[in-house]
This record gives sequence, structure tokens and C-alpha cells, in this order.
Amino acid sequence: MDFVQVSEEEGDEPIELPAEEDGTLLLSTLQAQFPGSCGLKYRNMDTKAVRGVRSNEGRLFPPSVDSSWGEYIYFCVFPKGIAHFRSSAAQIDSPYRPILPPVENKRKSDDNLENSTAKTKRIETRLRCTDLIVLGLPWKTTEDSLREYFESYGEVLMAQIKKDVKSGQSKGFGFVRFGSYEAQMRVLSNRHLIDGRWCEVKVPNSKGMGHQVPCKVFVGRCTEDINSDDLREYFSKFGEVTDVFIPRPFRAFSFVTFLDPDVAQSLCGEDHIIKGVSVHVSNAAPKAEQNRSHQGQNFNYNSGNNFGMHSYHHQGNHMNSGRSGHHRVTFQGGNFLSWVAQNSGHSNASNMNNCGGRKGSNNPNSGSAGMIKGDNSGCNDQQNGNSGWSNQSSGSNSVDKSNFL
DNA sequence: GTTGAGCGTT
Repeated sequence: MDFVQVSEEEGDEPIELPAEEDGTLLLSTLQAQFPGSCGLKYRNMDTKAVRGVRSNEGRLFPPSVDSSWGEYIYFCVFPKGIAHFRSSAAQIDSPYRPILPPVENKRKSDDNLENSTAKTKRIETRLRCTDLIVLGLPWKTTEDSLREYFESYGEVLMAQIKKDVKSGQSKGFGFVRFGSYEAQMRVLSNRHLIDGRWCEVKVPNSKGMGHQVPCKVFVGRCTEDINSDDLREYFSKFGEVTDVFIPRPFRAFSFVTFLDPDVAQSLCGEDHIIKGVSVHVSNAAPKAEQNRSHQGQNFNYNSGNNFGMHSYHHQGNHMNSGRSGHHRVTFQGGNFLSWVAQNSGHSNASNMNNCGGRKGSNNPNSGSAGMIKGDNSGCNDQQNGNSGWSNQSSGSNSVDKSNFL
């Protein structure tokens, strides 16, 4: 039996994984050791380049013609978007903030010394799992086999198959719940071959945002000279600001997104003075989903999570160089990044820390007035080209913030 | 006994 040496990342100590009789390595074998991985790559010693391993229908194929894996040490490919999760969970602005801790009304201005590790830890404790729906299950899949499959990702708290009450026949979908948020994230961003059939895992539509805490606030009475840097700088003293959005053309309001929903909430209803202007902070109303959606169903972000079963067969290879650090990706067949990004409104994933020099300037006294005024280098006010404003009647004083969320 | 987009008898 041939063994394939695989490590999680290049340079890590490899694990030997057994190949199949036909020389292929089962994706499930790989994922049993490296949950969440979706492929393999290796360093070609001749070209010094990283090469991807052919992958199709749940099997990984050895690179050489004689069906041997050779002496290469292969390393895992993880779906894009997951790449940064481990190293800095703080960058994932999750749609799941269902846990509403007692509102302590505490300001984070005292937490400026808090290091990122502590912050990450705090966030992770906040992230909670929800049931996930598994669509497209084979009729034969049982709750046991469903559980067994997903256990490679982490602790499975619940696995159920929806069945016809009379016949007991599976309806072809089920639900699964994980014990860890990371497992949930990986499952959501992965493709799943369960009992021989490609299935998709999504957040159920029944999960609304009802009990989730918004991270975004509406800032009214803005003047035109208050730019995104001003807002970011000012509001950073209350907590980490992950996004600032100023609709263009000028509409006298803007949106500020915080990492911590508590911070956002604590600011709502208050007046703040920025550059001598009294602005008003209020809760950012949920987006009126193009007026199509029913109330309470404003969490359709996940509808972009099209891990379409049809596309799977045409995209066996996910040649993602798992941890390149680039945000811009094309995540074919899936939409993990936009799922992450949309939740925060305006693509936090790509705008995070776009404005250089913001880190460490949480102390409002640390920034000189000269820095605050007109320092907009490298940071666009209208971030990410949100075009929601075109629906607005320009110049109107009746502010409709809904289309900006 | 069949089927293949969807959304959970509690």
C-alpha cells in the first residue's frame, strides 16, 4: 500500500495517509486528518513552483504517470476565506452573533490595551453555532452516517435526517450542528461528498437575524467634510472599527461598523461631536431586501452560498493556494467570502485595515488634528462601490438608510 | 419499490 506524506502547511511535520488500490487518495482520507481541507499541493523541486494535485469526484490523483506519489511532501489546500480564520478570527465578521450577552453598556475605551489574542478569544467565545441544513443527501444516508461524515470536522452535537413520517424514507435533507464555530465555518465553506453524493450545507433560511446583535450604526447629521478617516478615528476610541461607509453623493449620513456589537449598541441614541459637528448615532435599520423579502427574513445573505451540486462536477480542482493572504478570490461554486463580507455590509474582508496607520491609534489623543483633517490617503470614502444610493431621491432630507445595509 | 429542489411534526 502506498502512503502519501501530507502536512497541513508547507514545512510542517507530515502524516502518512494511505492511498487506495488504484493509487488515488480519497479526499475523505485527507479530511479525516485535516478537517476542512479540500485538496493537496506540493513543491515541485525542479520548477520551485507549487503544484496542485488533480482532484476529481472525491479522489486525489498522484502527479506522476506511474501512479506513484513519490517522495514529495504534500500540503493541504484549504478553501479561501478560511485561510485567515485560525490566525485571526477577529477578521471574520460572522453573520452569527446570536449571543446577546448582558448589555454591560461598557465602553471599550478602557480596553485599548487589550491585545489581539485576548480580543480573539473574546470573539471566539461569542461565536456560536447554529443548526446547518444539509441538502441533497442520498436517500440511503442515515443519521449515523451523516454524523460520521461530519465528525471529521469536529464535534457533532446533532445530526438528523428529515424523513417521511409514514414511510420513514429520507426526504434527502437533514440538519447538523457542530460544537465549535470553526468546524461550522469550515463545513460551510466546503464541498461535501456524503455517501457518494455531493451535498450542500447552508445556513437554514429559517434562521433569521432576529436575535443577532447588529455591529453597524447609522451616523446622522454628518457634514461633507467628515470623511471616513475622521469617523474611523473618532469611533475607534469606543472599539475596533471594521468598516466605515459614506454614501456618495453626499447624503449627510454614514455607517460605522464595529467589531463588537456591544460597542455599536452602546453608542446608539447618542450625539457625538466630530470635527465640531454634532452627529447622531442610531441603530442601522436592516436592509429592505429590495422590498421583496418578508419581514423577519432579512437574513438572505446565505442565499449566495451556492455550493451548487451541478458545478461540483465541473470543478474538481480547487487550486486555491490556501493561505496566500490575498483577499480577492474567485471562489467558484461557493460564496464564502461574500457571505462573510456581506454581513458586515461593505466587504470588511477587503477593506479591513485599508486605511493605513489606524492600528494603535485608538487613543483619541494620539492623533494630531492635522492628521485627522483631510487625511484620506489610501482610503476611499465610498468603499467598495456600493451603489445603493442610486435608489435614493438625491438631496432629500428624509433619510432612508435601509438601502445601504 | 419511483424522486433531487428545498428549509426543520417536537
